[in-house]
Amino acid sequence: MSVGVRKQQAAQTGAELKAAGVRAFARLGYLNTKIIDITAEAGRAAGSFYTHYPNKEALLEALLADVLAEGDAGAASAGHRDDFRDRAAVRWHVAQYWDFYRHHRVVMVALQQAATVSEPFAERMRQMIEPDVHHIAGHLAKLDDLPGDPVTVARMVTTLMGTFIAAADEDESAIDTLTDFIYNGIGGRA
Amino acid sequence: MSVGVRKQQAAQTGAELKAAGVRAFARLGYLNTKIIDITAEAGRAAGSFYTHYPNKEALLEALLADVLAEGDAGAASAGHRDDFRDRAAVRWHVAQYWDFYRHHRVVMVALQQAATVSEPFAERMRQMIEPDVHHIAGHLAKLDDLPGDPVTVARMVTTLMGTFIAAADEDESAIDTLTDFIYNGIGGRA
DNA sequence: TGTACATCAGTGAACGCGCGTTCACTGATGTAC
DNA sequence: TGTACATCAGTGAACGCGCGTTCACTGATGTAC
Repeated sequence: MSVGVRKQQAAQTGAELKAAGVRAFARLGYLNTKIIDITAEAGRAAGSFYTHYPNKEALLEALLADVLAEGDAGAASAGHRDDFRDRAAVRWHVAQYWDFYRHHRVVMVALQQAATVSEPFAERMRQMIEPDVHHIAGHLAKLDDLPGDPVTVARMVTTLMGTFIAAADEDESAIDTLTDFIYNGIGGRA
Repeated sequence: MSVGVRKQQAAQTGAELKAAGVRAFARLGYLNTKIIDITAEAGRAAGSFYTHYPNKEALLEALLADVLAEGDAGAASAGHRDDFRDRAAVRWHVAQYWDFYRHHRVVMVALQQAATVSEPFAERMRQMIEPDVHHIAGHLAKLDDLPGDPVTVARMVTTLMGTFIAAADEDESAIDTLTDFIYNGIGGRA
């Protein structure tokens, strides 16, 4: 076994297909992307795809696994304040979301598209968002002047962050606008 | 010409196909709905569809036209207050949105799905939302303590209303939670 | 009011395109001795 | 170190399914005289 050149190259092709998938999704949208779009983008033959993934959904799953793995790595990052009466604590959470969505934008949008068409992916998406909702709800529960039930408000906050960030362009000043809006919205400025 | 029974029946079948389309979209989602799903729902043969619409997109356009026609009818409805320092004015706008989305939920969601896959529909959707954004921005511009540029904040408000209402269930108490969140968010509680 | 012909909504089987997926083949890597 | 055989990633043409769309046909409505 001479270092396993074969396995190595196969793994690399698999990774190249993932990268090509991301580029194709970015260009055409997940739902409009055909298998040949991905293989062409990777400079490979159509049939090659199936050596690595049984179908397009599996490629998206693989990309999602990468995203989550990376997310876990940075999860315990410093700076986490949990008193939402402190604007800085709110801003920190908004910025986290912002960075995550910016970084994984294409895969997140692809997941959203897959979810509109496939119940399993819709379920997958809910499972990804739910922990965040409850994390935020936990912080909110400590506030006095909340406009409603903590979980409902948390859902509003994550919804707002998710869709607004997806639609916004690179302009980072939106982080502060979002922060202020949310900070006021949850009654921080009492 | 004996009252034009033929034209009348044709028009009715066209309308029945629209209604069947809405039911099919609600059940399967717009993107997953096939032409036969619609004709079967209407109790008609597959080929019949093409007597009335050239394709599924045209049916959605027709449904959209109905929605907009109805919307224009109720547009000048009473109760419109435009001073957003007044919570009631904000609540009125939220309730308007709520009613509109509730009433046309299926078509709105279908449009959203169509937009993820087709640039023309994406453009159509932007055109539908843009007047609302500027309407809201106009009200916001009169406030002092806005968290950012009026149009940006207006976009946040409409985004939040649109996606949150689409996801929420029938529970109307969400109107007040949304209202409070937005009212605080835009700095109303100064 | 009646007859003969024209038009048209609706039918459902058939057609054909697009694309996902398979498969026989190739050439390179791995293994056995 | 060399030879013979096995395995496997990758190729690209071919296959076949699903579904949108067409079309010859039917029966009912409309028109002309």
